[in-house]
Amino acid sequence: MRTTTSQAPTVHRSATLQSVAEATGVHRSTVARALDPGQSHRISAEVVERVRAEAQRQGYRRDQIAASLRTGKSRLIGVVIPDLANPAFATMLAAIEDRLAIDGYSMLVADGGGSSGALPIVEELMARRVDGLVLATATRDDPVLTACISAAIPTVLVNRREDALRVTSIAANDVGGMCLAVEHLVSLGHCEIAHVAGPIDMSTGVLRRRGFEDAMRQVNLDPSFVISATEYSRDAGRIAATQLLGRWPQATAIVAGNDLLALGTIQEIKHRGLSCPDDISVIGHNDMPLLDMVAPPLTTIDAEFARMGALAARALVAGIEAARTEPEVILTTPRLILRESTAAR
Amino acid sequence: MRTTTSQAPTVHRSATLQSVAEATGVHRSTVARALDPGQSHRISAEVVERVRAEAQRQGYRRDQIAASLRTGKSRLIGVVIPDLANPAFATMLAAIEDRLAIDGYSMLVADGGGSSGALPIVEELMARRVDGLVLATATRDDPVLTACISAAIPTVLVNRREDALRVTSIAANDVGGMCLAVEHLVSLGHCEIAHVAGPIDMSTGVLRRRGFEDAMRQVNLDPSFVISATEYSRDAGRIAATQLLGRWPQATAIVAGNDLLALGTIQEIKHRGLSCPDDISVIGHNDMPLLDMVAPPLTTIDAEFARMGALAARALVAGIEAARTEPEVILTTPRLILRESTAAR
DNA sequence: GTGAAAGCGCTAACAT
DNA sequence: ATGTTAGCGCTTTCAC
Repeated sequence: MRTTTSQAPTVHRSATLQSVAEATGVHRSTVARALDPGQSHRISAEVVERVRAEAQRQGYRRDQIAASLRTGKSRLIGVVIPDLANPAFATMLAAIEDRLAIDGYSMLVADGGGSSGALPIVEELMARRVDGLVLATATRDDPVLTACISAAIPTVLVNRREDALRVTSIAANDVGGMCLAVEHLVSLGHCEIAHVAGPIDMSTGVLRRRGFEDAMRQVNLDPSFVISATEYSRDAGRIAATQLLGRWPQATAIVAGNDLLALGTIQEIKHRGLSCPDDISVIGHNDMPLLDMVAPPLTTIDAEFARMGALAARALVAGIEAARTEPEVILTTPRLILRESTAAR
Repeated sequence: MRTTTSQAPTVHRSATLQSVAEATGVHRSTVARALDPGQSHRISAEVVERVRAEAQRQGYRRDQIAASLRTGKSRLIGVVIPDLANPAFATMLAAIEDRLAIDGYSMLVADGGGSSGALPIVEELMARRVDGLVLATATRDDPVLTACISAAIPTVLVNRREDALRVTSIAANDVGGMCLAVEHLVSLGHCEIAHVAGPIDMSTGVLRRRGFEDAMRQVNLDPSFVISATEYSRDAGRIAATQLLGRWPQATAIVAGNDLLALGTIQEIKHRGLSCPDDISVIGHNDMPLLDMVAPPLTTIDAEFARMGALAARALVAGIEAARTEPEVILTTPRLILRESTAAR
């Protein structure tokens, strides 16, 4: 507490344009103009100065809610993530936030992984009049996307493709990534290569599976050793690996639909008294944090989640601020991250 | 514009109370009441039904921005996280979101780790008229907290204590956690125990350091083998460990200020051709995801980030909705998670 | 260069 | 049981 005569901002019942105007002896709209960098040049320097001083003294901050109501722009972006607790998405979220902040947007974050689906969540975001939406929920439930489109709200998809091209989507080149994985294993001498795929109701799950099958055919290998996990998690990976190893004990290499599935697969391999990579090579997808320190350090495909997040934010803001933008599919180029979970046959 | 009689929602220029009222032939306020479950009983069932049908037909959704302006409540909570990309905070964020959603609040997420400090971020959140603030930024920069208090906005601190008790804070019992760590190492026969502490400008950094020193004194061991890292990261952990091992090569055990520091420490140990835990035991703090699969699986103190997040959200909402709540310090009870990075001397 | 006035869509106190 | 009215704090068009 200061007892001096100073000008500590008085923030009691918050300051408004009106309160600043009264204290300065000018009209509210004059205050608004004086405080707006884009308009203050139309106001006499002397008034601008007095207004600024008084605004500062009162601790005035423009009420974004009132401004939004008036202008119809909230400068708010809704971001729906399939699993907030997943470190890979944390990376993406950080990148989205970073980029949005640069453009002066704030981020309303919701977890779309709940039981009731993403639709109620998106509706809540719409009620809040978000200017745009980033959907990273990979489940291919079109009602959500349809709702966004019919409400005419700018939307981009991340980590998921929308080939109908109704909205722009940012994703890793899943097919290319699986090629990389298969080629790597083939170069190591593997022939019996299996796939623990992601859930079939997710865009990434089916795309990577297809990529795996294509890549296998291209090198004249049998692409049919595939089990789909029920969700992207270590447990689901372990369960899928159990089935897979039961059915095809001859497999010498497994490419997993994502890193968590790969980790679960490795657990199951160890559990059977086998070794990764000595008995079975495993390769993941996404390059989530900490993979370089797990045992064995996981060879994986870098899906560039951070970059995807930044690209998504950029594309979305562009779509909001431009009158019209054509939807497009932006694919990031996956890279093989070579670590120690894969070995020569 | 539709000329047919059908009822596909027309979401052209979005529906308002007014538009529904006109189509129904009643007054806006009647529509408002009919649509509010808490008031619809005051309206004749017949009107309620007609209004509901028309609202549905138009795809009406209450404009939360307009409602906020009118009521002064935004049902928005600002959440400031020190490092969004950190998996431990992802866990916490998920828990906060989960709890807030139950109470009907949405979450505005910002990363407070930027160079300019958290103050501008919090000011932006205030301009958006958030109903409350969760601050997980552990840096002890009081200007932020002072701003929150003088703006009279309900605030809770997570993973950080505020002993002045101006606001409620939720944190792990850092001192207790360090006791657990030290006791565990002592029971394993270690005497030369060192500490890679967190940054000195963070509440957790100094608290855990103090906890370490207290615990060491309690068992009559020398508490002075301490190096503070410059930030919570693997790199900083590795650098601190380098110094520490240079100065006190006799150390047989290291307790780290958090898991990332522990991981960095282990890297440095390996780099020197030593083994963890055979030569040096290491223990972390927080129990972030994936620690059970790193090499060696990291023994750590579970700080219950998810629980802290849920508690914080609950306390905040209580503070918003109750007329008055006394600030308190809620401490979670840390547990030792025994894995394989610690071994008998 | 500044003022006046009209809302944005909603809620709530006050009628009837 | 329903209608009227008065704003919330801001932006913006139109005057002077």
